[in-house]
Amino acid sequence: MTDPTIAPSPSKPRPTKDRLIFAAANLFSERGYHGVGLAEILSQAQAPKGSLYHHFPNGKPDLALASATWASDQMLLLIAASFEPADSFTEGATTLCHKLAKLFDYTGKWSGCPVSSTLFEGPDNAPFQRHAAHLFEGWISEVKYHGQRLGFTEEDAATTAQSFYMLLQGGWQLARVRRDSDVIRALPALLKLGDTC
Amino acid sequence: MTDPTIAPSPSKPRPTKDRLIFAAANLFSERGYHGVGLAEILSQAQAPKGSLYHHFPNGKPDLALASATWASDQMLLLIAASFEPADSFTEGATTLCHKLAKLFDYTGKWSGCPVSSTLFEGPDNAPFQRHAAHLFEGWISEVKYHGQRLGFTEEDAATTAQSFYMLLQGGWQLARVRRDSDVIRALPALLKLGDTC
Amino acid sequence: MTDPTIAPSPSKPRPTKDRLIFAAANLFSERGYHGVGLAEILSQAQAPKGSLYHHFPNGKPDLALASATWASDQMLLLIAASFEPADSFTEGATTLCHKLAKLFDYTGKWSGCPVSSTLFEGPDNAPFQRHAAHLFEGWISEVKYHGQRLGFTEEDAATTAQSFYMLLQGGWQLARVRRDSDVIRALPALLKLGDTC
Amino acid sequence: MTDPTIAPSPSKPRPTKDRLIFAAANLFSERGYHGVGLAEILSQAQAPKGSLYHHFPNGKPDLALASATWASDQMLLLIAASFEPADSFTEGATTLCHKLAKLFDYTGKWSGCPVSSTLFEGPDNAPFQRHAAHLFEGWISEVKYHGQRLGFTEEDAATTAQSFYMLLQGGWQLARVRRDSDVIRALPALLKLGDTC
DNA sequence: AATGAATGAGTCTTCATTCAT
DNA sequence: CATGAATGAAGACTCATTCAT
Repeated sequence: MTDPTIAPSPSKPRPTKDRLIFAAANLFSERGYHGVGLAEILSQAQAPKGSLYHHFPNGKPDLALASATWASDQMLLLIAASFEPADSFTEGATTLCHKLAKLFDYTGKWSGCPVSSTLFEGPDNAPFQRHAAHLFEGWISEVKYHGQRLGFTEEDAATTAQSFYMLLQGGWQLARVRRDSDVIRALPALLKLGDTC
Repeated sequence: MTDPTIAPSPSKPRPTKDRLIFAAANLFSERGYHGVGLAEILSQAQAPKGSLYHHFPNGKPDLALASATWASDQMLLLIAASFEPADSFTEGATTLCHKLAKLFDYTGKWSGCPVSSTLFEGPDNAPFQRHAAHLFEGWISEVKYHGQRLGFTEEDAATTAQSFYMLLQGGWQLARVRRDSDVIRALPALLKLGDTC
Repeated sequence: MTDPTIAPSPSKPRPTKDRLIFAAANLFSERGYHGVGLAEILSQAQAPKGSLYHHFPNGKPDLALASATWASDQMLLLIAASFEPADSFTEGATTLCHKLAKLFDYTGKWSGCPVSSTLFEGPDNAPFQRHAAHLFEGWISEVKYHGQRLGFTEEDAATTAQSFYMLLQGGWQLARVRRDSDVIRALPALLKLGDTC
Repeated sequence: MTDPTIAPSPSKPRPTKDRLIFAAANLFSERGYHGVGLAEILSQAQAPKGSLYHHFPNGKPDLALASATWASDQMLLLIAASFEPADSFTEGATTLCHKLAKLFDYTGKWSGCPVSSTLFEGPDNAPFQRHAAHLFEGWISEVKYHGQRLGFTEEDAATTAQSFYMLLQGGWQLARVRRDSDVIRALPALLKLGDTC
């Protein structure tokens, strides 16, 4: 999951803070909050040892929150990019799933959902769990917004968005465990949609 | 998730190995493989430090594998107990979801899926991922078996079982993040079932 | 350094105690007293875990003393076998060095002197050091005995035996570090011998 | 074996790294690589636990390599200090042996050769053995250099240096086991020297 | 005479963090 | 703003030994 929003340019290399967030997001997705040490993040980000506490005064938890937020924003962009050009909810969902599946195939990494990998097992449970909830509700309401835009009633849109979210999370996990991206491509067919969309 | 298969009796207390597995399964479910230290498992199991390597020569990974297997078996029992007395797939699924939801309400713990929490972020990736795949396929095929028994064709049973599995995993995660067991109770209604069941 | 004194026969396999001594002597020679764990000795000797304290009630130190003694006896046999058929001290010394060098070439193991490897770094210094002294004096006096038998005065024999012993130990160590058995073969030429022998 | 090269001054105390090397060299010499725990080294060096891996990222093996190198350098200084003012090889060798013998008498410690004690039984055999070989060849060539300077042909110098080295190692070991420094003082008389030196 | 389960002190190492510069 | 040396608590794991059988 590269970052299209921050364009690296020869004259102005991506700043240290962004490199830290990017490295942390990738590593936490693969092995979870406690599975990755700061040393590894620092080395992958090519950041000097002491610089972490400059950008993230509270240390690892701060970095985890920031990297989960960044990864969540990437997902929101992906959702928007998939549903905006679509003429029906099914089409949007299908595009999203195919993009996601391709990501697995290209990177070959089979990382987990960056938000849950990062925040579900953090040390200070309450703030992490609240932040994860906030981010996930953002995903669901983004999907719901497109559902309404594409003709669902608010209630149908809410139900469908949440249902799609759960299938996506469960499917992501099953794809990961099977190393098979087709699981994700098959998700839209499982949605129980009304006749209109 | 208590253990109905091993009945503690005054004359024969639960042996050390079982106490280790039980404690590990609970702690890993809550905070993940890397989030729990052996010291905590040992103290919760009231087991002496050195005894772990007697029962699990390969240490923490061995214990994680055993505890995930045990927790998976508990889930298989729960699936069987829910579907066996049922007259339709929907009824079985509903019972299962209600039992699961009650578990969250009673324990108040909001643990994650014991298998994914334990095995997804383990150190030795390949064996852990393979074992998780094996256990999850067991869940799916158990549900599929009941689907066929209750009238589905094999193909429909397979699709429905996998779909139900994904909704369950995604729903479990959403319930956890929202601290709301109703998310799970609402799952059966989201299944796209044929008319016959 | 196999054991010619204990002939293994199909009907009567080498007893556990001997297997333990043999395995310990080999392993201690290679990596020293503290460098080898009982688990490895037990497994190499194919001896059950608890049997060690039957044969060696004081545990590892007992086993170390026994294995050093056994290895020292092997060396005494080698000295005798080399000097007894010899017509001069030089001839005996040359035979001994060649046999020793061949041992390195055949086994390919480059172990250290079994006595010093085992006893110099033991835990309870005094008894270990005294035992090592006792064993080494045995080597020296065996060589001295053959020196006198082959024509040296007692004084010359004593000096030559001790000198040969030191060259042997120093040469063994240099051969080990260079992985070159010729160092040992060259030792006899370095002895400062009187004209008569 | 104190360190004459690093003069402790009130304004600038010997840095942590040097204290670690010094403590490790002493302890390894006495009880071997595996016979000394890091805890003891740390406490003797008055260094905090975590600082070891700051100075020696590879931990105990790194420290062992560094301490053996330092101890070897001390020996090279001792060789130079003994042979440089000498008018003959015998005189240099005698001075060296007497200095060494005094060291045993003064310290009362009967340590082993710091290089072989430290490196012969290390865990990662190959690098340790290669480093020991490198250090020992340094000793031998230093002696050989003085041999040539004092009139030996290159060949005689090489033979004598190696012979002296082996007597020194063997004598060191015998002195240690007998607790008798006179063994070392007697070494020069055992050298088989040509008439010229 | 022989065994293997059980033990807790000890091993080396990595951790996230703080500090002086 | 930025750095890398320094820290001690905690990490997983191995050790030689004891004990009941």
